[in-house]
Amino acid sequence: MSKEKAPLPPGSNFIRGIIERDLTANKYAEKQWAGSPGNAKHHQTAPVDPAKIRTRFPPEPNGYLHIGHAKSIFLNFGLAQDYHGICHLRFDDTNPEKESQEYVNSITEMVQWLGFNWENASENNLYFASNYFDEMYQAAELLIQNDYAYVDSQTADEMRENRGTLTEPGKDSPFRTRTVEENLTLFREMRDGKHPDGRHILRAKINMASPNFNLRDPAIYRIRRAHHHHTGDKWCIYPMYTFAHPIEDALERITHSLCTLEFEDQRPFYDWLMKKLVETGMLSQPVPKQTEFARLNLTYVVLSKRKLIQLVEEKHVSGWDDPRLPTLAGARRRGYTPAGFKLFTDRIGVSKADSWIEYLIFEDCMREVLNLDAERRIAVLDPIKLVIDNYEDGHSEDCFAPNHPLKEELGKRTVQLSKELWIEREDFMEEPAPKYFRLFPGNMVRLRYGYVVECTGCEKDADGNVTVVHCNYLPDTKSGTDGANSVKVKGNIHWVSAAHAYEAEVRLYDRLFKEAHPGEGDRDFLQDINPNSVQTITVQLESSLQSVNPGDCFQFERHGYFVADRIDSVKGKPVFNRTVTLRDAWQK
RNA sequence: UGGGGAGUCGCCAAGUUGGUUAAGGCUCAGGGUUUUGAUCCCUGCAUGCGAAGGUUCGAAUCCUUCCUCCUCAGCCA
Repeated sequence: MSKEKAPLPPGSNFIRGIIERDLTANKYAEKQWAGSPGNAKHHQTAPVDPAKIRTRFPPEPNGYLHIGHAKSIFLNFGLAQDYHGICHLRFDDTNPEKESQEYVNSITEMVQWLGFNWENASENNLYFASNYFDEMYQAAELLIQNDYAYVDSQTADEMRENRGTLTEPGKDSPFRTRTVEENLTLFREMRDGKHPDGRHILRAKINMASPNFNLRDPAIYRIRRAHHHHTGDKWCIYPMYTFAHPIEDALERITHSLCTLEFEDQRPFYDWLMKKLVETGMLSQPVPKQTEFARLNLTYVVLSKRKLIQLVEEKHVSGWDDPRLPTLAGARRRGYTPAGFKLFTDRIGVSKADSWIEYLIFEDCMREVLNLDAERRIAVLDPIKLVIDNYEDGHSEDCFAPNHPLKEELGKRTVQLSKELWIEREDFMEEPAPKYFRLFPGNMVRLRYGYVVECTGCEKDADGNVTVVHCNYLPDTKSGTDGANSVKVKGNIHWVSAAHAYEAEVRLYDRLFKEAHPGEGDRDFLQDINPNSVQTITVQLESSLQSVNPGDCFQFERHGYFVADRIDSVKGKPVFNRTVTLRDAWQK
């Protein structure tokens, strides 16, 4: 009927393309899965894997997760969900010197916070690379036995010298021709602690003249006497990422191993290893395939581990969960939500092109979800007194404010109106700017959910600063009454009754960096830090805010979204963090 | 200057076995609704797909050459 093209599937991208092609080709139709990771023999008699695809999120537990990881988390877990697959959470803990349980804990907590889990009725897909050290060791011996690996005894410096350069091939190590027996003996001695750290190293035997450095006999096992947070002191040799990661994927029967672009050059080795281990019978087809995508870059934000550590250690921020940091721990404290992250990752897509996402896209995603979720409350952030001169002294009355304009079912709450109110300083101008339609002498505005008032003037101190604004109210114009619309006004300002409001602390956060690309060129990124990235103020809040729980999010009307800080709030005295402002066409 | 990648509207990003007017989102501009200058709604926004040639009835999609950017020489991941 329609001449229109069929709508494209939402979020179409090259990775989905690959998965869909693999699925229609029935590539995994006979892939077996024994319910737990293992080698070919382990899966040999198992039933066909009920998971159509398997992906994995493989963080190294050596730091805190940040927004960039969120992209990967939503990609891997999201793809698994969409294609009836399963996503594993796997800690890539092959370097004990940098890793610790503390990081493991924070990472699992954040992945769960984003809404993902790795357990279902029959499986718990939380894995550790260190659980596969036995298999990795066996794989290394298999390689040696087939003359695909050898023990090199050059020093690190010698290895570097002999690796060649971009334009010159490397030179074979003098130890490259050791016999299988010699290599096996030496490697076992390495395992048994007979050699000091760094004395020998196991290398894959591929091609020292390859134009790809990763194929110039890459190191795959090194001696390191280090206590491992999981395996303790069982091992004094540890596998390198290059070697370990493909094996981890294969043992877990991962179908699509997604990683960032910098691992692209590693793929030939990944495939080489798979081929050799299938050849030796340790693994069986189908083996996992690595696919690379571009990592996230966000303007006004740094995501490099090194820079984040520096910001924390040099105390430019309060800690790993500082609300100004792009860490997930910081984001949660800031009031950014999992739904917002989901929207964000959907919106930016995934491709192989290096790109910089504008920070406002991220903020906008948060606004979009918060607009739907957050109840409205009233806060006067920069208070100035407004006195309704014709209102009865000492009297007060109920006004009814909807908790959410888009969700009537959330009901209304009462707020008290009285003669003396707090309003925003910026809602009054003695000399109004062009197109300003708030309070100025002679102008009428509505006190939101209350009456229309007419401004009559103001008082000023000796320096000319406005101290009190005066007005009269129009008694028949109360919101919710028949006369509410008898007077049409353009301005609508919020307020709290001075007698009923309470004083509180609010933190106004702004971007941590003032430059779109911190540290661009030769600049030190620390020089680009925004000196006004946080401002702590004392405000007047409606009383209902006093009893909220840490972590609760609200829209403070006409200001933005705020969250009760999960750390610094105390019972009956929440501290609020500004998550993001409302859009403001007037300020432009 | 060896290898591996990428270049489609200000920012992302579909589309690449060649086939009519190059999706969509965000930004932006203009208009409407509105008791948040918010939200929401409507309209507009690439004769052009890094550049130049070529093949073809027809090219973002194929070929050639060139340009720009990213990435690789850890016993890190």
